[in-house]
Amino acid sequence: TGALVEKREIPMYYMKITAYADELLAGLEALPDWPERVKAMQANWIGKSFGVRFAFRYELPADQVGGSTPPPPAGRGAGGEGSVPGTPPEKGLLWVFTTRADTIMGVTFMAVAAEHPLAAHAARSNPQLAAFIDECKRGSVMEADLATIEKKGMPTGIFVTHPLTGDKVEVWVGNYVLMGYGEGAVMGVPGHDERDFAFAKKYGLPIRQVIDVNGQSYSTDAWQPWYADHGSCVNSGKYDGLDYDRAVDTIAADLNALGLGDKQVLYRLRDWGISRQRYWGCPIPIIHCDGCGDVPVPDDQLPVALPEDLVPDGSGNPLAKTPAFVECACPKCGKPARRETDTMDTFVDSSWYYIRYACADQNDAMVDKRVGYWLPVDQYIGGIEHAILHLLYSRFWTRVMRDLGLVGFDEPFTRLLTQGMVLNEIFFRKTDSGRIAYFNPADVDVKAGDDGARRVTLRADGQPVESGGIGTMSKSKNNGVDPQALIDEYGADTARLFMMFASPPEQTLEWSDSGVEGASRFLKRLWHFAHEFKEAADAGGNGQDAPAASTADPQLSEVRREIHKVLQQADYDMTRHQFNTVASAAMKILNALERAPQVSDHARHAVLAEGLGILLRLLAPITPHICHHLWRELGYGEDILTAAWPQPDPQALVADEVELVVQVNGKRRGSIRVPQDASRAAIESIAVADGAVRKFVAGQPVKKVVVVPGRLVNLVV
RNA sequence: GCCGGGAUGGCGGAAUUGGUAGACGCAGCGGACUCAAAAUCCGCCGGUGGCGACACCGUGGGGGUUCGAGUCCCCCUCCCGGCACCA
Repeated sequence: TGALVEKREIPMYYMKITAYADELLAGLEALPDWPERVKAMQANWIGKSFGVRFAFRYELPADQVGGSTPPPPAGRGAGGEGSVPGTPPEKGLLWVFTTRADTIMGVTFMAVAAEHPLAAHAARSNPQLAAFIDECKRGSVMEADLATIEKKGMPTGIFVTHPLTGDKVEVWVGNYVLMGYGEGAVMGVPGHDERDFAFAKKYGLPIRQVIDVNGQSYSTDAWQPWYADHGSCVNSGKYDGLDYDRAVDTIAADLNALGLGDKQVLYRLRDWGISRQRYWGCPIPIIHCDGCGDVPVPDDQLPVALPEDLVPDGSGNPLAKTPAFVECACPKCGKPARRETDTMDTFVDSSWYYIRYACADQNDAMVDKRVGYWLPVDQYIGGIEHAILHLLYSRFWTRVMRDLGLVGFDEPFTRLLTQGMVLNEIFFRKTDSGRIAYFNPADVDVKAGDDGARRVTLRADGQPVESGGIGTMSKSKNNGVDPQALIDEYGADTARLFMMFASPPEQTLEWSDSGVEGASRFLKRLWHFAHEFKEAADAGGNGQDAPAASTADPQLSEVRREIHKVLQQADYDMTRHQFNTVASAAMKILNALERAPQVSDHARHAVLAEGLGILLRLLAPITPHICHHLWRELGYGEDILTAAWPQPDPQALVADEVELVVQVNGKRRGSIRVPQDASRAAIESIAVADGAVRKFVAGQPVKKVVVVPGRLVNLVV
């Protein structure tokens, strides 16, 4: 994996996921059975953008190059060169990336990240700037925080030369510029970028309009959203009049001719830092030797085992404080050396555990041939919170294993179902020491007090607890629900039915156990109905043959039609994983069977036997225990798992007459019954003749008639 | 802030492609059975007006497209998930 893991700066190890950015993006198209929302999130996360990478020249006068501080290391792709005192003035290139090269003539300042070499350089002779840079570096690196912080900046006193105008432009340090994206430097075009506009207003920098959109009038007083739209160049010299595409092409060509840049594709995706300063996780198998450098732990010493006798004290990485773990011999020279104490992000393990499942007993290799039989995973199910990170890392990891010849497929998960989160109320108390203690909802009583206000107390001591609102069930908030309580009281099948019936799995759900009674009631009804049916039946008569098509009783035919209609819908719902309506279909079928007319003959028996057989098979995936038992007890077969999935009988679905809703001007005004094969003209005349309808037509001429076969007639007057 | 998703009766939810809004269930109300209760069974159950027939309103808010919008388009509000060291 040497080519795939890269060590950067001092403590971080990275996976080079960016090397697969394009393939990971393109691969989404080969996943038709993944939810669109997950693919959209991944595509945006990878964030492929087309733009221009180009450079501003700068020369640093010798008097700005001072001190004995060693030059900063060049950042990734950054053009800043180290200073060498005593040589002629510094020459360097400040590289930037932009998706809006058409606005290049509107550049009025430059902004670099606090970590940028140019910032470090300027800070050496400017303590105020050094303090600002420190402040920026201390701030959060989380994107969500960066996006909401106040945009601040400070000038460096360094000027760079605009490659096309030759103008001098001052370089600022901005707390909103990310070193990890692009070049760690951006061009400031306040005329057409909202963030730059605010920055320029705040620090009194010039704002220039260089894009015109349909001749709208431009003012530097306030930002207008259209300022960021594509348009045509103005106030841009030779580029005036060019539209976005032509301006970008021309400007990129000009920069290229100057040797100062060209078009470039950039990804938002960053490499994956896997170092963690934690005890749990896989140790990174590297030994640091003063003489030999960083040496991989030899195969015969793997795996590096975590010590099992240390007690974390809550500060720092406990491994680093365990000499028995750290101190070791260099595998190359045998001299004393230090073992790496960083462990891997747990996402590393979760990226391939499912592959290892196929050959968990394989002790001589990572995987073996059995992987080819079992993988890729046909149906993966996981929470929507994994839409990006886990699922993207797994797709990356699979490709790495493929390129190493370990697996023969690109994508780990063929079909994906992402559950919505289950939410529950959070209860807590602040302890004397100021920490927060969370209490499980099962241990809390919620009652209405005498004044009607809600009173929440801990059952153990009767004292109040506070509510922290509704949130995702989590270990840290202790607001999960153990289904065991439901299982103890109602049985596992009732617990399953209740949960499947509550909502479709992809949807967010606020937990409540009200309604579990209904699930229990339904299963009892099913049980009793099945046993009554069995007792009434002649011994040994319960086949699952379809009833004779000539079911004479029209009421029985209606029952059968209802059952097959419900089955048709449930069959579709099953394919789209809408299990709550499959459960509902089972209830509808039982309702229909209970309503079946009490005519005691073979036809009735056949309809009930068929309907019950359909019901049991529909319900078996949801409540396997009771369905398996009844299937066998009623003589349908030995094992419901081997039974075929029920199919609707097209014959049963045919009705002689259909009911059509009649609308006047789109409002429901009545309904009519027409023969199943009635012509459009016949339907129209029946509809117009309907009493309720006539009232609303009230003699007005009918301008238009819309007939939706099998559904409705709409008369437009 | 950015990306993705959501909002429908007292509650969970249904309505595949625009075509009867509220299926199915919970809770509630009324009734049967019972000495009584539980269990079970039957009926009612979006809002307003009306004795009623019925009418009008109604799918987070505002606008639009359409014969017809919960569904499509534009704008807005609130809620949930993710934002790279919780995993």
